[in-house]
Amino acid sequence: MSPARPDPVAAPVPRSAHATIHDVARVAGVSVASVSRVFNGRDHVRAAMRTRVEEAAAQLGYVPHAGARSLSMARTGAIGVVLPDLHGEFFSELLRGMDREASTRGLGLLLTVLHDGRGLDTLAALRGQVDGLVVMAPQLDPAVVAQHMPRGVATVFLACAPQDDSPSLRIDNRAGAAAAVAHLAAGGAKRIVHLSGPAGNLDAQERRAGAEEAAAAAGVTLCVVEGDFREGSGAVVGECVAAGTIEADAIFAGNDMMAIGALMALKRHGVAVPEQVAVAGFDDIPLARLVSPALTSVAIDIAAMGARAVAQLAARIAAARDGFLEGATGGADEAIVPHLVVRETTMISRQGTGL
Amino acid sequence: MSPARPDPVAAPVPRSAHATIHDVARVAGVSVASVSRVFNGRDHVRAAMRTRVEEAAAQLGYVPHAGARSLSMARTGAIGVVLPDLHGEFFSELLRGMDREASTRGLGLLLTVLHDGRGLDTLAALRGQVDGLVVMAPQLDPAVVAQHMPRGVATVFLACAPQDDSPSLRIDNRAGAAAAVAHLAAGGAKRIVHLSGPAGNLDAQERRAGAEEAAAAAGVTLCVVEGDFREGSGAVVGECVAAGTIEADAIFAGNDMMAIGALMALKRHGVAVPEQVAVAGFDDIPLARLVSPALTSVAIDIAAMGARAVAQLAARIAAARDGFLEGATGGADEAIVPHLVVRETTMISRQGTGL
DNA sequence: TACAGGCTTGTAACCGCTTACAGAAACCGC
DNA sequence: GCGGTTTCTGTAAGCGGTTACAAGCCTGTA
Repeated sequence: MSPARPDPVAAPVPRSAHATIHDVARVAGVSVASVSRVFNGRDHVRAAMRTRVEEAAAQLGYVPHAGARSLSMARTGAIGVVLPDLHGEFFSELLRGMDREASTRGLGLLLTVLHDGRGLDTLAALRGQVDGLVVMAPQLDPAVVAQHMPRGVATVFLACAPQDDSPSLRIDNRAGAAAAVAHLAAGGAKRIVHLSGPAGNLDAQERRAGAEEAAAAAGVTLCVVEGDFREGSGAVVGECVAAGTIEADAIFAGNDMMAIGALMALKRHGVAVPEQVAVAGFDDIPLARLVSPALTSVAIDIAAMGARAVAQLAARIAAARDGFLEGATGGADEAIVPHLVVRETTMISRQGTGL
Repeated sequence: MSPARPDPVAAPVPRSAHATIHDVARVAGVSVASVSRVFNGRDHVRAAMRTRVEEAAAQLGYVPHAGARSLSMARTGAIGVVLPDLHGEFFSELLRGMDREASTRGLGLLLTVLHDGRGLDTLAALRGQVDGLVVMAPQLDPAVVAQHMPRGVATVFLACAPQDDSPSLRIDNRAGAAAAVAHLAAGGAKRIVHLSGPAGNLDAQERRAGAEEAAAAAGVTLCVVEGDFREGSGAVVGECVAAGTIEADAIFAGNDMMAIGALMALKRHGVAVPEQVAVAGFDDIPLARLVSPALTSVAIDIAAMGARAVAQLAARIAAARDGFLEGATGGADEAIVPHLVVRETTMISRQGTGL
């Protein structure tokens, strides 16, 4: 024998980068197929081999390469989340909910933000990088969005106009608005002014319709003023009500910022809330409970909505994988039903007036 | 000639799934290499071929497969963002900033949330799915984190204890807290209570240290109470101060949510802010200027911090690609210096008492 | 007309992993 | 000791791209 025996398997200097499955196979003295089997469980592998491979892998610090794996398995383990340029808590709550659901399924979230429609062209490039897509693009024309979508990638739409071949998840704005108006009416309001959002906005339209239905059902007067979802337009209506230009004993605003604008204006003019005029909003933003008097609002469980979207997408991905794909498994649209959170601005003590 | 000429290239029913580069090559009657060249620009390609390929691609609705591409190019175009289970605006602002920077560089953000340390093991699995990592894990032991990191993946740490071989980006909590306490003292406060974050949290520790230094320097009393960074613990301290259990003329909270909790409790009990008790927070969340009285706070440009982290990571990735890798290009640590935003909760009119 | 040399284009070898298939080994009862 | 199973294990062909290399096509010039 030669004095200095060279290792049969020449010490395979693990490149400072990363060991591959071949390195592990070589060190363990087995084939790559076996290494793969050990790492993926499932198949029949003898215990001796398993430990050999595991030791080699540990020694080399081997971690499978996710990209390569996803290429051969046609599964990435990630879902794309496409959102408008959102600020604040809505955004974080939505992502929190999505993550909650995704992480239990071992999925990652790949974020794509649409800045004013730019970024749409990056959508198609997501093919091969995600298993599916949750798309929220309320401000965009659904047709345009659909056109930019990579085909054959499962998709769920969030708070968008209904799509043809993909399920969508909506907020039941109608029910929420109806609940708010019914509550105001039950508290004794007779003349409600509804400060709506911009006419072109889908949410605004639905909230208005819900308010009108509930008002009719309760037999109270509802007058609609169009606002812009911002504090300023609430202030204007608040001024009018305070001045008597608009005669009303309750204001239902299409969102909380407008409600707060109105509330502040009423306070400035010495109008008692809720005794003289009750106020309610929509969204239940965190600020709603911090203003004083605290604002009654229609709350949406945003995190739950995000979670639901991911769950639905996961189901769709699974279905596609099992061959139920090609066409209309589609229409399983769902609506999230919001609930009313009653606070000081509608806690009326003038009993006996209402129902 | 035969009456019904069969297309030389038999109509290649494009599988409803997705066309590959081979399909395009076949339809265009060229090789895959040429298709690849057309799609990646760069190389010399004759105009005629370019249009042929482009037409075929359009006809088939071909989009390159990101996974396959990243495998052969060793570049994924995504960076992993590892964050603790965050709530609220901090989270969304941070992501907004990261996205701003990432999208200009054509990078995607792959989100991974660490729920109490679970999820750490998924980190290594990110190899091959991302080009680099931004890690924020202030509540975790740096050594443990390092152990779970995939080797050879560029990393930047955010608001963590300094790491050996990766640059980190910190908030200068000490300076920020010191500024707040100095301001309170200058306004006449003599007995300040500092409501700190959880003891295990690095940010909380540093803020506390800064507060103590400044208090000592200004010669005022500082009493520390441990909170949990949430509104509730602020409320508790607010109650105590209102009840006189804790004697104090100023509260400096380790973050804004606790400060707001305290503020609301004080208001409920009729304690005048800032006349009787001044209040200051940390973070300057958007809510801070909307509560009344508006909250004085230490502001961090969170979005900028996120953007900076991504920029730094991008630089590191580029360096690694160019071969400057292997070891200590590391230590380029940076600290973000926050600034004090003075609002109503510390605008004290009892002149003459203080400095 | 022949030939050097620059553009284009095609062939085929990867990137790192999974997996169908077939061959080897181990086990069984006779 | 032997054929028939059953249980491992290895070989090699993809997954869908990129790209080094070589071959083919032009062109201009001698």
